Order: sequence, then structure tokens, then C-alpha cells
Amino acid sequence: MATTRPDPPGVASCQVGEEPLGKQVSRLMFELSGRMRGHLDAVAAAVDLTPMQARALHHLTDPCPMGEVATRLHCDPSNVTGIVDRLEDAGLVERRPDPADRRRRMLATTPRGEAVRADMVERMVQGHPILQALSEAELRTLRDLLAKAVAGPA
Amino acid sequence: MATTRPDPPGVASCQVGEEPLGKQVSRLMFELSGRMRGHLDAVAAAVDLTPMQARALHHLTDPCPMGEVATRLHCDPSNVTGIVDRLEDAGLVERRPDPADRRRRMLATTPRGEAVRADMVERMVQGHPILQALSEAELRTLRDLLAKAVAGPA
DNA sequence: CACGATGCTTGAGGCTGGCAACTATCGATG
DNA sequence: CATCGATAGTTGCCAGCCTCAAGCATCGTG
Repeated sequence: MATTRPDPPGVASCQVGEEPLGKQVSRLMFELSGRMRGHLDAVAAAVDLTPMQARALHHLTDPCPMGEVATRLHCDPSNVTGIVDRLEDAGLVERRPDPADRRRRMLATTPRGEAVRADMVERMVQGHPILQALSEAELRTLRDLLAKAVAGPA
Repeated sequence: MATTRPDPPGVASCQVGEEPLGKQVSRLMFELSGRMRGHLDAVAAAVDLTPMQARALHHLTDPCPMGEVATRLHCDPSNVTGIVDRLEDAGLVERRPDPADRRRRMLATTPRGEAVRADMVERMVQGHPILQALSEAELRTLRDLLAKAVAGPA
């Protein structure tokens, strides 16, 4: 642990097994995304949705076809059908025809859906596992690192 | 995106809704933990486990009772029963009696389980969404921030 | 021993994940 | 224009997970 070795450059992406830093970050992210999952579950339950429905609604900022949602959720299109069915039953989203391509069905959030989404975002910030533990400055640093990570490879 | 606004001070931890910083971090973490989820799913599939089974195995570093696993996985004990059943069927973990308390059943990984776990950890580092995008120094900073976040509030 | 508390399991019901098959529509081609 | 392969979405199936409510065995205490 914490071998303060300088570490040869170009770690992480390579084959061999310099364990420390990469694994540390990996483990921490693993742990944190576990907590994020718990947090999201709680938020979803609070607005009376399943975690997946909450994810879906969260991603629907602008009208987009089903397939796009499947991509964003990293899951199968056949799955999205059921999820959207329930969101539609709950009156949170709408399926609209796309005049340009009648195979597609565009999803749009209803006003109620928009309200629930905003509510969710608020609640996400509230009991957030990270936000409470770090200072303003640290959060700023973290934000920059995360932003770079998000933009970077994917 | 990346509104380079300076941000009003005193964000995050408070009640009202200064949106920027807290929500930014929240959103980024949301996005990243989505990718982590995808990554974990892939790793789990690669070693022929479901995501949840992989999580469970990953947390079983040392013998511990079922309830402890439930806590670590943030899920119901009744769930753990089924998950461990399948891990046991696959020969990766064992349920052992706890002589000190015969209600409890201690879980221990078998050698095969240990091997699979090590394999998983390797693979987790491999195509990791974060590790590839950041430099050594950035990773070190990130590690410290995440460690603080993990240790902090929970 | 009687009692409530604890650790784990079981059962029912709903949601999700992944695959294969199907329909409707699009785009290109002859 | 007729046809053909590709694409968007849906349906069905099955296994796995989630949640909650019982249930059973065991512990600790009085």
C-alpha cells in the first residue's frame, strides 16, 4: 500500500501489473460508484420510480429516439421499451411520431416529467456521498479531473 | 458546456440551490458511475458472472457473515442468499459455520474464487474509463480526493 | 425456561438484462 | 416501380435481482 514509489510513467493503460496507483483509483471509484448507486436508488424511490426509470428520465433532457436512450443507458433497446412504457403510464414522458422517419418514435418529457426530473436533480445533490466530504476548492479540482476523465477516452 | 464561471462561494454543503458546482460534480459523478457500471458489467461478463455476483465476490476479501455482505452491497440480506447460492454453485465461495454463533454463516472465497477475483481486479484496471484519460499526477490528486470522500461522511 | 432480538432463508410479485424473432419503414438498386 | 437489405422499435422468453413479509434457528438476558 502507498508505496511512495515514483511509478514509471505510462502506468494504467499498460499490460504488466504495477499495482498501486491504478488499482487504488480503480478500487476507490468502485466503492464510490457503489455508493452512488445506493444514493440514486434512494432518490429514485423518493420520487416513486425504479432506479432504471430514474436514469432514463434523467437522460431525457431533450427529445430523442428510443435507440439514443438505449445507448445512453448502456442497455438493450428491447429493455428501453418496457422502461419507457412505465414512464409513459406514469405520465412523465411521451412517445411522438417523427414525421421525418416513421420508424422512429421521439421521446419527450411532459411537464410533470420535467418537474420530477428537476426534483431528482435537487435530491441528487442533497445527500450526495461526495459533496459533503469535500471543500469548495477540492470540489473544483475534482470537477476538473472528472470533466477531463469524461471527455477524455470515451 | 464548461461555463468558466467563477462560482459563488459556499456551494455544495448548504440547503438552498446555488446550482453550479455541486450539480456539476453530481452530474459528472452520475455520468462516470454510469460508465463504471458499464465497465463492471463487461468485466463481470468476461469472467462469466452477473454484475451483482461480481460485486459480491469483489467485496469478499476476508471471511465475513452474510449480513456484512448485504451491508457492503447496499442491498437486502434476502438478496444475498440467492447471489451467494450461485457463487457457491460456481465453486467460488463457501458457506462455513461460525462456531461462535451458529446462526451465522461465514463466507470465504475458495482458491478458484480468489483467482477469479484477482482476474477481475486486473480487468477492472484495464479498460477503466478514468485511468486512461488522466496523467500520473492527476491520478494521484484524484486518488487523494476520492479517498477523502470515501472516508469522510459515510 | 420464557422472552425478545438477531442472522439467514423462503416465497410472491414486479422490474431489468440479454437474446432471438417479428413488423414497419427507410434507402438504394435494378 | 418492385425488390432487397438495413434500421427502429416491439414482443416473448428466461434468468437474475429487488423489495417486502413471513418463517426458522439461535443467541442473550432475566
